[in-house]
Parts: sequence; C-alpha cells; structure tokens
Amino acid sequence: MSAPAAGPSEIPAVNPSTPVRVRFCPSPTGTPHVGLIRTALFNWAYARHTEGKLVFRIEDTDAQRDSEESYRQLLEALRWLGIDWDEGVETGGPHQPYRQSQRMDIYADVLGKLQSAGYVYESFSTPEEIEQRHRAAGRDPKLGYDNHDRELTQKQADAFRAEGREPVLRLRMPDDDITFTDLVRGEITFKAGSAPDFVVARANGQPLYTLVNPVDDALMEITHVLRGEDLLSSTPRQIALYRALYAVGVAQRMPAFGHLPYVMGEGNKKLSKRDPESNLFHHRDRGFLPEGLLNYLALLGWSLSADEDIFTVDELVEKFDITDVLGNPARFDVKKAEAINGTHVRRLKAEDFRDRLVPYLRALDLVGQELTEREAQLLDGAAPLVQERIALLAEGADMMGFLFVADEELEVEDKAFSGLGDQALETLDAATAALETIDEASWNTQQIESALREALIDGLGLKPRKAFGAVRSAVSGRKVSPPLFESMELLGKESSMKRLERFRSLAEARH
RNA sequence: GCCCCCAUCGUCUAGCGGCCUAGGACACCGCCCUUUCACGGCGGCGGCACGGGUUCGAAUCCCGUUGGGGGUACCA
Repeated sequence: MSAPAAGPSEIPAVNPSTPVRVRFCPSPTGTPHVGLIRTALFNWAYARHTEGKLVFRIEDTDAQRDSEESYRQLLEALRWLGIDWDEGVETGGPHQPYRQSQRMDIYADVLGKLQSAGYVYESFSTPEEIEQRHRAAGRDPKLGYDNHDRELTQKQADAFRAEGREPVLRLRMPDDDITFTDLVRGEITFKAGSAPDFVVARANGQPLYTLVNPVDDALMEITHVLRGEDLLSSTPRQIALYRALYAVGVAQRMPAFGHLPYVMGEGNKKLSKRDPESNLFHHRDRGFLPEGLLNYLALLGWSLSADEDIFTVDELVEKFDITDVLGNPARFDVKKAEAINGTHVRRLKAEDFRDRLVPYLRALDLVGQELTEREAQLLDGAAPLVQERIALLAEGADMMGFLFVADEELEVEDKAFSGLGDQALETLDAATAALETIDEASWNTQQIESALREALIDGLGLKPRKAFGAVRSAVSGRKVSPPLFESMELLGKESSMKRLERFRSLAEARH
C-alpha cells in the first residue's frame, strides 16, 4: 500500500468575524533588534486595534543559542516601549507555559499523533547520502532532500536501526501547489515540489522550530501570523504541517499570514545585528523617547495618512491595519528617526520632559541617585531652555551639563577659544565690569542682558555674535549652549563671575 | 541552479484607471527670525526602473526584461 498522503488541502480558515489572536514569538538570542521590535509593534497595534489578544511566547528550543540574558532584555524592551501582552511569559494564561523549552512533552505528544497518522515519517538518509544520490542522477548536489525515505518499508527501517542509525522525522509535503493570501502581499503560490519533505524533529527526538512554531500557534489558537519576510518561504511548509495538525485534531483552523518587510541598513542589506543602529537599547541610550521611536518604527512600512508623519501611540492603534502595510523593504534612517523624536520631545509637558532627563544626567555622572535641592532647581530652570533645541534626551543632558559642574572643574573645549576675535580679553573685561554692577538680588536674565548689551554692543560696538560668544565660552566652556543670559541667571552671579575670570586667564595663557 | 518577495524624489511614503503639470515628511540648498545652537516661517532641488500590452485614458491592471532582496539546515 502506498504511504499516507499529506493532510487535507482544505481546512477551516480565519474569517473577518474571528476574534483576533496574534503573537510575538522571538527567540532569545542576542540583544533586541529594531526589526524585531517593529514586528512586535505591528502585532501589538493590530491586537489593540481589533480589540484582540496578543500572546507573547518565547521560542527557546535552541539551547546552543538562547540565553536568559537575552530573554530579560526582551522583557525590558517591551516594557520600556509600553508594548503589553494579554497572555504569555510572566503574565501566564490558558495555554501556558509560554516558553517552548517547557513544552517538550506537548511536542512529543503531537509528534506521536502525526507519526501514527502517517503525516510524518522516519528518514535515515544522511546529508552525504542525499548529495551522492543527486550526483549519481546527474542533478545538482545542492538540491536538498530528495524525499528518498518516503516509502521505506518496516524491514528497511529495521535494517537501518540494526546499523545503529537513528532517524529524523520529516513531514510529507503535498504534491500540489500551495497557495495562500498574504495579508500584506496578496495571493502567493508556491509551486509543487519546490519544498522537499522537511525535518520536524532531530534523531534524538528534539523538536525543531519547523514543528514547534506552527504547533504552538495552533494550540494557542493564533488567528493571524504577522512576522518577518524572512519567514515567507517557510510558509508552504507550515501550511502543510497545519493541514496535518488539523487532521490529527491539534489545529482548529488555518491562520492568516502576513509577512512584514525587512528593515534595511546602509546599502541594500538587512540591518545587521552587528550594526549598532539595529540595537534597540542603543537608541534608548542616546535618548529616544518610546513614543518617538515607536512612531518612527511604525513608519517603516506603514503610514498614518498622506501628509502626517507624527502621531501618538493611540492614533497608531486607532488607524493601524495590517492590510495597509507595504511589502517593500524600508531603510532605517537615523536622521529621520531623530527628527521625529525631536518633535515628540517638543510635545512633552515641561515637567515630563524634565523628569525624563534625569536618567541621562545620571548616565553622564552629572547628578547622583537623588537630586539635591540645587540640582533640582538647576534642572527645572534648564529643562525648558533645552527642550526646543534637541532631538535626543542625551543631547539635552549634555547641553546643560555645564550647570552641574564646579566652576574650577568646568571643561573648556578648545573650540570655545576660537573665533573670539582680537578683542576677546577686552570683551571679557568689559563684561566682567558691567556684570559686577548688578547686585545679587537683581541678578536675572533681563538685568544681565541689558548690562551686557550696554557694555559690549553699545560700548565696544561689537557684533552680538562675538560679544556674547566670548561670555558664552567662559560660562559654558563651549561655543553652543542654552540661551546665555538665562543660563547665567541659573548659575548665579558668583559662579558666573568666577567662570569669566577663569576663562580670561585661560584665554590669556593661550595667547 | 530552483523557489519566493520587492520596485514612486537621496531616504520613508501618499497614490488603489481620469482629482497627478505625482502630494507630504526627513535630508540637502537659499532666505527670514535670532545672544550661540536649535525651534519656527517662507522658498528651492529632486521621483513613477525599462519594454510591451489592456483601455477613450495608466504611477495605478496584465506580461516580460532588468535590478535588488530572501529562502533552499538535524538555526529561528
């Protein structure tokens, strides 16, 4: 008798009234990649948009590559971004456990059903033998598995075992074309025979991704499989497996598939894990806001409307539909990401912005774990000054850094001395003299500005750029700073005067 | 080799047969504002890969070519 056929080619599908259940199922290998996060975001947005459920599952079936550290980073990443899930690791749910490494007995059971129903068969061929057969038949040796063991008799199998060989388990692929309608790409047909019978479990019984991913999707009743384009070509195999799973009562229906385009890096290649720009935490450390990064990531393959690039997470959820996602790969453009983040920075409430700056000030060692009263006062005053001139929080912390260091420890950059003109010392002296006349009590932005203007612009006839530039260099140690007069008010008279004096002698020494 | 995907300004995109002399954003270049840098405002540069069809009419539909990408594992 001939071997059992593949599973039924028609099984129940998802329809528009099926409650949506999507999943995010990364392997905990390495640090979170922005492409992976974009996948998480789209799944999440789709779940929220449709009022469905998001399942967060961990695919850690490869002990060689998986790490606990990476798992923790995944959690940290999603939490930082505010991507929450309804079922999954940490939160639990009706289909737990959600780590595949804890579901091995389930896979063994499913494998048993598949095997006794004949959808999966034992294959003893080694890669070398497969290649040899191709060569002998005059075919390209790189062709892949040739379905040679499909019709193995019990006797032959016993003979292999007697030699001490252990078989892998392969799924029988159907002999017809496989067609499905991709949610982002439309109808896709894979020609019959373009994918050979594939391995679902190693000889030692360990199940592979090819088995475990569809099995869990079936068991967890996933309705929409939204994942990266890299998995597009494995879809026919999964569909074949699904049909078998349906036949043995493990799957209820065929999910819908949607393959998201790649996130590209420089040139025409996928953003590599090696590239720092691919690392989510790299962007966080530079001072991206979750709302800014999410906004930008959503723009990679999707758009809110014809003329608006800036939106909130709520707007994304309201408008997002997987069928609006584009199929073409998108390049990750840091410049644009920063510009969008800058817009979100400007949209922040003053107190919110101020609070978000704190960790970045700490990272630069400008403040301690707890802010002192003085530090809090400086931050309150400086935050509004930098909010509209930066795109990244780390920039903001850096720009106001000069306020938080002792006068004698202020680092004066080389560039701060350049372009001051011949009258630099004279300018500094005039500024000092003018500022000296302001008493502590009236040391404020207005007084400082008028004193300086009178002495330097009117008195010395200097251009504002040169005049204030010298003072700016003295006070901040840089050519670029938050608005000068406001900064000096925050710093206070004593500190401002000291810096003027110190800078004057540094400048004189360089002369 | 075989299979599959993709193709609008430099980049991300709007466009789903006539609203297109192709719109927006980022980047870039001017100008304005201005105490630096930004922000903001105004203006500019710049694109439907190519060739066939279909149609009264194509960026939009079909086919082909070219170009890019991915897969072809006892990884995920």
